Amino acid sequence: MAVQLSEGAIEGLIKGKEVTNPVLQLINIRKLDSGNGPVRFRLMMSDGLYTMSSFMLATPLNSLAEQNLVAPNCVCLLKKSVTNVLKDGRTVVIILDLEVIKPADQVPGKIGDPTPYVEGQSKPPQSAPAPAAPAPRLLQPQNSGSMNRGSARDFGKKPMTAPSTPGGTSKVVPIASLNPYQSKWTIRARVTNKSAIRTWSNSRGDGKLFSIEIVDESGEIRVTGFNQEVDKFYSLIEQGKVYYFSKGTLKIANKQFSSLKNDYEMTLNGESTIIPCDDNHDVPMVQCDFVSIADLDSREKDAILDVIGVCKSVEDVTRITTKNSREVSKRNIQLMDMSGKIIQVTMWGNEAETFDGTGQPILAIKGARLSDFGGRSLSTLYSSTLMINPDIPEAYKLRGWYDKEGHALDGQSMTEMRGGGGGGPTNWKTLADVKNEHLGHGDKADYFTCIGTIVYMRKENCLYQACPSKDCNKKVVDQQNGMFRCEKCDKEFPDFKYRLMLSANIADFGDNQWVTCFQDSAETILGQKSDYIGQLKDSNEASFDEVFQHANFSTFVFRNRVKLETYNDESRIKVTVVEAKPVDHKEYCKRLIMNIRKHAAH
DNA sequence: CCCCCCCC
Repeated sequence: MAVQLSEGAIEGLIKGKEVTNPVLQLINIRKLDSGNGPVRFRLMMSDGLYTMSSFMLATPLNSLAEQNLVAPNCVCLLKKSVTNVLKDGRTVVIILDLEVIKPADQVPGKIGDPTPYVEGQSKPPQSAPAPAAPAPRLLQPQNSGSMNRGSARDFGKKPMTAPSTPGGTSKVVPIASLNPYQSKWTIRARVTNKSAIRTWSNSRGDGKLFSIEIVDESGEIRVTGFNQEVDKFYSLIEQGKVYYFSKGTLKIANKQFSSLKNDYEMTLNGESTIIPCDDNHDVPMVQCDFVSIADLDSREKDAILDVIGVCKSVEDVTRITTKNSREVSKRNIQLMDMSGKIIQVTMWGNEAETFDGTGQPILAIKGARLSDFGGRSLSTLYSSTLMINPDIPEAYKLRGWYDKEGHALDGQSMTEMRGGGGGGPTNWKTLADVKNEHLGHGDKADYFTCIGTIVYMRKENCLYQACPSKDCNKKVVDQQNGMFRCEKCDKEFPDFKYRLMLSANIADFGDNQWVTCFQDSAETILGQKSDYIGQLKDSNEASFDEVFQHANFSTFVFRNRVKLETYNDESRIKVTVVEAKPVDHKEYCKRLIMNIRKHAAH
């Protein structure tokens, strides 16, 4: 089946013309370096006439690229994009929604015969010089983008109307369409949470700030105001009310501190305006993405998430003294939901003191922090929103269930109040999980444990000559005179010790991964000591090979460290084995059975 | 530009 590319579409996009649903072929895709935030991709696309490499895949579509759904050769329908001319004159097209209409594996070869289009030019080669086109405004929001894999956006099925705004400068756009590459916009949103004013003082300076969370039918975003903006806006903003927000600085959100479903957050700046909006009945109140209490044991520790449950029991308020010798009130409650599971929730300060659990109310919490205390427990944060008997369908459903049958259940607590056991739980992952969950992409390394089978080992360079002195494993330099020099010890030795640094490919049922094994784990895998392996290498190559043949296809439990490493613009995941140990089959089977039960329960 | 969020 032939697919027709939209010839001339790229020229149109560059000139800022409105191009209706162009069909383009992906030529290549490159991952851009990222900090904490979502990974961005730069795409080279072809319309059959030109190729242009300044296409950026914006979040949340980047997850599709991570899953290789957007792969070289595939043909895409560009459903929503924004063209921007950067300060340096380059044109960037930000892709906000696309659909793969022909997967890469169904495309026999190149469809078009594209002429290279040089990045950095803001116009096609043939056209006469013209001033850089202004970026077009966003088109109408698409609430039903087929590739939007973000959380369900159930609020408001109808497209948002675009009334003229108080300032009259720009169209009202949905929160979900905000991005750092567009500066002229207005959103209409309800304030669902408003913080107190906080001050800070550190090496970089001091100041004050506040933050709010705002929501519209397309999504939500956190907004922070500093210093002058605190004076300008803080008293104006009331929790629960709707405002027009115009202009602000968008930056990548640090997910560590927020449960909001937006990859960006906003900082108010000198250009920002916030104007009350009275006609606000169609703007949703809050947006929650409730996690079933039973599922909390499969979530990462420290995750910030939303829960809803019946307040089954309430403990008394206590006063505790923190490590910094501050005194604070604390109250534990037990929440149960329709999974029949119970979790302990700790609330603090004023919330703890004023909480009234009589009548076993429904409590919804947006943005609670998951702790591993007692297995699993929750704690509220300053930024958490607590809602008692909220006017939402989930609450009515829970109320009905609890009054009818739930009240008779004892329930099963996720929070074990005895002992605990140190060391923390093992972070079991499949190799596919490691990739899909972007382990190692954060600031610090991630650790995970997996079952893996050695499928390949690089014999070459698996041994190195190391300094013979105790605790110094530095590589020595062969002086070619029978002596070996260690730079670290600044000494020459008549001998060296062999140490292992083994590069191996391990596989589980779903994926494989290159890993690096140092001395101890490599010895475990090879089943021999490094000095013996070194001896074989020097004297008996057949036996040396045999060690590897024997070790190949053996299976171990690997504890690993994973971190994204960047070498000149090229980022890749590096996995280092911290420990390799034999499989405890009894324990392994127990865990498999547990997993089967967990999945069967859904 | 903050990012503190407590205790067992």
